[in-house]
Amino acid sequence: MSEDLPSIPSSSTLEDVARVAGVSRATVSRVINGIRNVDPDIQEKVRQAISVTGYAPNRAARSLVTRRTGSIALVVSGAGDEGEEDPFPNRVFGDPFFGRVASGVLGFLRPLGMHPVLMLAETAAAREQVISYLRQGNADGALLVSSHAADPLPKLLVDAGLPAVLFARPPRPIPISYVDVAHRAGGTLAADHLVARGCRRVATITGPLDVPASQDRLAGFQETMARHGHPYIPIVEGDFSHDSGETAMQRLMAEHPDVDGVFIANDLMAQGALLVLRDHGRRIPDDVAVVGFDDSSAALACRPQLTTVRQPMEDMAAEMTRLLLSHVEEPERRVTSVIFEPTLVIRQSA
Amino acid sequence: MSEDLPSIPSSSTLEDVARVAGVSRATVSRVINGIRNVDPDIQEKVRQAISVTGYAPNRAARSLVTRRTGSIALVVSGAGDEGEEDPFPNRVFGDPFFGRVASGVLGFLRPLGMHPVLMLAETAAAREQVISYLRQGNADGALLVSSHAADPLPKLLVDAGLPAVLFARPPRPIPISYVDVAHRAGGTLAADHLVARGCRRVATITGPLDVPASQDRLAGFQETMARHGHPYIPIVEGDFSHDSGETAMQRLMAEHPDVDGVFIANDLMAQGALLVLRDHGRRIPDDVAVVGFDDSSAALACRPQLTTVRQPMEDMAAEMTRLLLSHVEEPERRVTSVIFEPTLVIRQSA
DNA sequence: TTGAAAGCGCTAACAT
DNA sequence: ATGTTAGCGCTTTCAA
Repeated sequence: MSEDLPSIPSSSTLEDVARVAGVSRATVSRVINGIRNVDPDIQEKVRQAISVTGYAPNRAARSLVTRRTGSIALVVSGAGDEGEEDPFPNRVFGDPFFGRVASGVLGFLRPLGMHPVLMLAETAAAREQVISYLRQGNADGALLVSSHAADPLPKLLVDAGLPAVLFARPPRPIPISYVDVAHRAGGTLAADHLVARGCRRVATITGPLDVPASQDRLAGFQETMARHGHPYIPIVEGDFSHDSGETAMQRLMAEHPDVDGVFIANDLMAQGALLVLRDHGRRIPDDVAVVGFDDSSAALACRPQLTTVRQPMEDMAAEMTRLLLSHVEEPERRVTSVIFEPTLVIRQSA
Repeated sequence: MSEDLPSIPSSSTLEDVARVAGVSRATVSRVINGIRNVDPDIQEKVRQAISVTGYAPNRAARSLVTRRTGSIALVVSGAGDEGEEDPFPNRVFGDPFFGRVASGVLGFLRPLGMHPVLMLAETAAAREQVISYLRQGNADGALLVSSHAADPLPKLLVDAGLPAVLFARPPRPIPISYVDVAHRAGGTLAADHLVARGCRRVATITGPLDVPASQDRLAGFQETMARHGHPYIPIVEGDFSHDSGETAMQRLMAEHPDVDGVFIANDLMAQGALLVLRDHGRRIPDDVAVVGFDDSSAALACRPQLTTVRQPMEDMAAEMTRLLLSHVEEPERRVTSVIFEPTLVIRQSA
């Protein structure tokens, strides 16, 4: 066994393989890149030579001539101003949201032997870094997950002519591909469920209202409640954080102590809100029914477990990746958006 | 302004810059790489030429000759067998633990203009992919965060002669650098605090006992409790998950309903345990004091907020990165381990 | 201090 | 169907 192992790993080149197989470099290259028109016998000889030499293609050399890196960036971005440059931007990854997106991206890329480069772009300097990183050919394109509405990065990417796909619809239309979920339909799902449960005094805690997703979830919810005969419902705005869920629910309890159903625009806020409801002696779902949004890991960490509107984030992330690769492949391809349907996951909270 | 912008981005080469500056490629290269022995006037001329041409060095070309990629892999690894290859390994990132590590790595790398490639290695196939990815020169080395004790990847990396650094001490000694926290000292911190609070019937929920970290936290805790006159304390083993925290605490309540203090080996389990204590009508910290471990985001999501043993994970991750880069720089450098001291963060739960 | 020239390992015309 | 050849853009001796 051990005599096949080259003592210096990763040293052999196409040239070596060609010599061992008794063919030219071009032929070896053809075999490796799966180009037809190669005699099966020779193919076999080449394969053997490859395994004998322990050959592994050199990425830099290939990349230099193909002008492709075969890798993409996964950029987690915000709108942070010049201000304080937190060297440890903990929250981004702390958010259970990110986990499912990353999983979807990795799941799609893995069979292709690709892996994303992880970048953060919370400051203007970091955004510049992303652009120049791509321009230097470190990656062929970018997947962008923005946490804030006013993120300037999408436009920067478009202006630089770099392939990119967003995880959510940008607040103002720009010519860039994206995937998203039908937020409005999600709001409808929540409203229908609360009404069907018999809730009569329903309220909602929204996400930051400058984010399209928040607006749409709210619009779908309001619209549907109105259709069910509840044109006016209490609204408290949150910011998608656990804490803001607590604060918002606190306010709701103070102003509308008689609510019997709440739609909360994401699971993390719902988790916080649940704690407050419990402190106020409300039984869930009997006194107050709660519906969240996302179906992130937070939904399972809630007690009782959260009934929630599920975004198929892994599928969305996979599709986002597929879109990006097709843009890389075919730069003239026109901008596309793909919208996924949410579903209601019923657990104990409503 | 706009006339400086080249219409085709990323197109200019060293050659172009040299022509514009009226010098040779070699000189431009020297300026870019900060090599001295270049006439200041020429340096200035070159710099101007660079900005005029909008030049950005081509990574593949540089990498081909330097035999360095200037990037590293961040590998999240487990011990998963061939079995079910979960295409969406949600949990890994869901764990608030990962967030702080990633932040530390990114924080260290960013000033260097580097960004990690994110890889998952839960299956044998995926581990092979990691090895060949590195061997192909896609990255110069690997940072390894293992979730399971029996992870075979560290040894694979060592055997392949690839630079790597682990986030935690491997269960069996292998010649590889790592960073870790003094788990034992952490257990001591927790014990001292519970005793100082006046707890007299103390128990602990441990992590999986095949993991060195779990063993050490327990050992430090037991040892210190013994020193305080409590040689025997109830022990329940968990697996670091939220759910297992609930289950373990449920069992503790059944078998030792009179406990007044619990040390729980990570925050996620503590979060679950807190819910159970609440269900059993225990007031925290008056009836039962709870100390967690990690100081992850879960500690802040607890109600009451968790008193916990803090690992300086960002610092550890930064150091891990620094170690890896020094191994890449100097392959003969000898294996090193760096151990960090934990601290007690006192909040409301104890 | 600067320039000329030789590759790094690979792919892709082009020729055979 | 296979081989020959010309670079891709950069760094790095070696000369001058």
